[in-house]
Amino acid sequence: MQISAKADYAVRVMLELAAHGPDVVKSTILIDHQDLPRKFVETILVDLRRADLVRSHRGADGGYTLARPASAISIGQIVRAIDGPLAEVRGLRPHECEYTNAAEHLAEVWVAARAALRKVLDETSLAHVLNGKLPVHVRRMAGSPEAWLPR
Amino acid sequence: MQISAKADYAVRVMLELAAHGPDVVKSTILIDHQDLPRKFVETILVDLRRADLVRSHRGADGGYTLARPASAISIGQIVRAIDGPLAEVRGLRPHECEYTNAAEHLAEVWVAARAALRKVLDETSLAHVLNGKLPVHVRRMAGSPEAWLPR
DNA sequence: GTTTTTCCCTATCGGGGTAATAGGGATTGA
DNA sequence: TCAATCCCTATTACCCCGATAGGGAAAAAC
Repeated sequence: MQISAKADYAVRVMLELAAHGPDVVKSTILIDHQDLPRKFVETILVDLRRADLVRSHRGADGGYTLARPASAISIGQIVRAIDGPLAEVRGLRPHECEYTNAAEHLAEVWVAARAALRKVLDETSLAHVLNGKLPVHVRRMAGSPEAWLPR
Repeated sequence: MQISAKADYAVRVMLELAAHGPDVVKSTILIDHQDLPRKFVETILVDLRRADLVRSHRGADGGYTLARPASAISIGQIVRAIDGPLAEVRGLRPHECEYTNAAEHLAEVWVAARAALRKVLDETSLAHVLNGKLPVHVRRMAGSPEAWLPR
């Protein structure tokens, strides 16, 4: 799972948007609050608008709002909008992989890995992250001390 | 999760090795059985040896064997040896990410995602895949029909 | 209706990784 | 000594990533 800088920034910008409730927030505020590279994030915001995750408002007193309530936008949706599919194997979707001989059952492993990822990223919303109350099964995953150790 | 061609090939080559039991198998056999690009895979085999996942035997009648029993080598180990860490966020390990303000709890999500991945890839061995008997929790993940649908 | 603010578009940049091949050198068993 | 096999170093083409520059377009305020 390689979360690009772009996707990481996108999630953070949207969390900041969510924190400002229903208000229209200008990009400068979002960028400063999260300390991100201005010009780069500007292009990300355009991508997020094209993916219908945020709405833009031009002119003086313009800015951005979430396209839907924070509880209806998952982290997975944002990552997918920016980075593409959550899981790929040599450029293919896990379910498209075809294997023979000794590798016959390999696709099942990739599909299981993707399903495990989805269970975390698609079931965690901006609202969950914002107020720190993650879904129980996600909390349990991150709660184990060994989950924080490198391998 | 981006599994590179290199890592995919590596797993397949090692599955093929596992299928030949304790015998020394020459690269040609592995490559032909899985229909892979010869020269490319030759470099992968060197990487696998350096990672101490296979042992090489030179000279006529040379070839490769697994460095350990197939039940003691996980898919996760192979992927890590070739592609590096299972999960990274803008080049950092999930547990190294630091966030402020609205994003304070974001690291927990990334860590949970990594833990979910580990639970599949580190607990599935070459032997599991070879004989098609995946661990129960992995089987349950891949068993759900929706796990095979794109999103 | 002009001005100001803000979003928005296109182009560009260097660096680094990915997939793959070429060509031959080193090693070992027979 | 011979032949098979592994092993090493380069090199290729290509694309993506992170980031910046510079200005154009829209809309609200006055």
